[in-house]
Amino acid sequence: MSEPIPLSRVVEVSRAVGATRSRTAKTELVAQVLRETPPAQVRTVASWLAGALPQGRVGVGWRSLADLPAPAATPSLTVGEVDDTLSALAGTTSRTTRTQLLADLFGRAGEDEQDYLRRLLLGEVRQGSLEGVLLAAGALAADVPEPTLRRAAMLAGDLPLAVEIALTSGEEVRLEPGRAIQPMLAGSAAEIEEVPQLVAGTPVVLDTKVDGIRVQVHKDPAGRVRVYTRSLDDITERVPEVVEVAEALDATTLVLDGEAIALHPDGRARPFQETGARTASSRSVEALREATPLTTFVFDVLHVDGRDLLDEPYATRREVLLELVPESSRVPGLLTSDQGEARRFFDEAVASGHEGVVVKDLDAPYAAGRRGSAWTKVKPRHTLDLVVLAVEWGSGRRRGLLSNIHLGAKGEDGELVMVGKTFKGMADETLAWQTERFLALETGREGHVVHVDPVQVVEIAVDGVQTSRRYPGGVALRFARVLRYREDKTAEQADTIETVRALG
DNA sequence: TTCCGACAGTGGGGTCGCAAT
DNA sequence: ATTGCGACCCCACTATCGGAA
Repeated sequence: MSEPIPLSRVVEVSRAVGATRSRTAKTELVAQVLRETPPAQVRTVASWLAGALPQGRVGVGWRSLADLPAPAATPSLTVGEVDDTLSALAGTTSRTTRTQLLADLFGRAGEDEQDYLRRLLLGEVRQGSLEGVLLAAGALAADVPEPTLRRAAMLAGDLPLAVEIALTSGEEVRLEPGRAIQPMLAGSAAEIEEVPQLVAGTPVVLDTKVDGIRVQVHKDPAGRVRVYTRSLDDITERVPEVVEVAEALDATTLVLDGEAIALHPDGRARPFQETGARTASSRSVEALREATPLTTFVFDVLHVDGRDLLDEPYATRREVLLELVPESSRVPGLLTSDQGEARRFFDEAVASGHEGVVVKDLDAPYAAGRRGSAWTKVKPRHTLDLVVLAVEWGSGRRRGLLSNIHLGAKGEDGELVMVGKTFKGMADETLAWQTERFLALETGREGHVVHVDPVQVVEIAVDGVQTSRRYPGGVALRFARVLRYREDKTAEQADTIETVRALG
């Protein structure tokens, strides 16, 4: 039997990892712990080092951590004990039980350990190391090439598990219909005309970017269909329409990638909120289905009838897709090398209420979990001139800087109506400038919010707006980010709430 | 020597289920 | 019946490191 690992060892490593900025040094520190960890604990330790819990979220947020016992003078927790408590937390829905479990756990933790556990439970380890470093460290510790471990992680749908396998049995991880894999992601471009393949005149496929939720659909050898989200949650019971599409296909085993969305009867896209409400609910699905039916748009085939297609070029996977899936369940797409045709397809997709397009390289394999250039999303961008109403103090690397700005549009009677916040798009220089600027405009404080004289105009980019119960104008910005501060405009020249609403 | 891909961090909007009140 | 928390759906952008070019 190997010695149990004390929690303090993990805390110490986390501190050391956070103390250096060198990625190489972080990797070596993590690799060393992985090497010294007994096989039974590798998955847990690996998961923690990537800032996550092997159990997933366990029902503990900031509020549950507000009132905790004083730290223990002599800490005694082991990794195994903490892991058991996390499993117990995940296994109960009672808040009373949760509070008791947390009190017992934190009461046995030292001060540094309490701090670490708090950050781990909140998913905010902030040690400059998550899955990227764990991947490199796992490869180093197990002496396997990084691409090999990356692939195992994608096929297992779980990097810490892949690290455990690499360090123990070393067996090859394979695609198994029924087990979710990490989905392929897309990079982005501002305009169709900036996508490299289209600039070069290379043939590509443009797929309509549907504003729904990502679905990975499996049919296992027993004929059982399972549906997973982008984060690999099983939502099979919530989306019977998707299950039926898979069941109707002429294949014994399957892995499909696609999107599920609620459409209007005429085929136009419903707002994302409606698809979200429909797919978030597991109760009275039949009634929801009646009111808000889902349409399945398949756009890739990763496996069919025992044949893995992940390493095939997209051109080949697409041939299989066209053969296997009826047009009514395929995402509308266009194969072209012509910029003009691509632009027209993009414009039509947007006119149909969709988000935009995803441009796909015909030569690329399915590289799960990577935001390479093989897939590039393009969406229209709207801009608004809004007034800054207040600013919030930042955290982490933004501590001591005014960060998140509250945004207002001009109301009917000249008052300002808050429509959202943003912290995005600010370079360090901008953060420094706005901190000074808004402190000079300060009119009062409430907690971490600094209210300001509403005179500063800022140009904001958004994907669109959505209905809101939170904000007084009934609308909220979607994906707002700062483009630039406008020194040339006064608050009277800002956009109106009507202009904002018109983006919906 | 410069460039660029991958990553980590910093947070935004909404919706639902559920325990506690 | 309400309320507030927590999980999870959608997500953009900048700074930084270190290998590629």
